[in-house]
Amino acid sequence: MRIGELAQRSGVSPRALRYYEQNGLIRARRSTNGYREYDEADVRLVAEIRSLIAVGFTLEDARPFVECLKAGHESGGSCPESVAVYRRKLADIDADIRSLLARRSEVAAQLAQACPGCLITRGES
Amino acid sequence: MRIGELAQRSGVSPRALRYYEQNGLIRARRSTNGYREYDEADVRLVAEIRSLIAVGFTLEDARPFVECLKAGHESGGSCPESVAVYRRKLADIDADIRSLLARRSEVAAQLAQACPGCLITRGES
DNA sequence: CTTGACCTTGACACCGGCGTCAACGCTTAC
DNA sequence: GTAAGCGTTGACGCCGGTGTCAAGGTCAAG
Repeated sequence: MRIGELAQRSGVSPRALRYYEQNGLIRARRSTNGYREYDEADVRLVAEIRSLIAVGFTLEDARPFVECLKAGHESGGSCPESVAVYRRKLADIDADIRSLLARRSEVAAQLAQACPGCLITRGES
Repeated sequence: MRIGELAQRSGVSPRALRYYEQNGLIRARRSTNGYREYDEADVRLVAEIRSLIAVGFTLEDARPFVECLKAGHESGGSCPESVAVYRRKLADIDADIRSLLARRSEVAAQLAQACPGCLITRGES
């Protein structure tokens, strides 16, 4: 299939697909007229990428998963490199959450100081 | 004082100060040669901006606080507009935290599915 | 032959808060 | 005079994942 069909079936734009290719995530065969030609496996690759993007992964993060699928594994996350990314992302998310909680309390403290009584305390255990 | 001194005393770069001015947060008088001229009140304004930036506010968010100080209030957060920003930011942060928690559990679920046993469950209560 | 729908590459725009460089003016010290 | 060290404005770069437009090639249908 060509890029338009893959785009429709994957729910992404042709632009995005070209961008993935530009970053080495998906290589397309070229037909004689220069058009990109994809197969069913590529649909799977794009789905993997989108599902990772959806949970906040970057394209760089997605790379090992795509490679894992290309290598023939039935799941993109079953390779050690993918698992390493999973762990790292979990750690990143945890760090972000801690950072947000800290910022939240700082903001609440500033508000309490600037305007005592403005902050409705609820569940500050 | 001129921009270099204000920059040193505030711990920001001259570039940042010009950027704040460009965004209408701080106006500087101009001496006859065109140099920006600041006073002590400006030191306070910059400090307010930096303290807000430090907790994740944008310059737009900081604007009401600066205006509040300019209006003569002793605290930048004591004006109703500032309090509104405080509340909005707290809501934003809470939303971000919820989003991160959701993403965290999705990632953990994907990891658990792709590689059962890889995820060391700890305190998932 | 022409229209129109598809494809190609290349490049600019976005968002925020600056860093950095260019090219130039002012002021002071030597 | 001149060099150093301040100041000025203007403009590009960054980061990620596209959207969007430009200018053109390809191909099937009428």
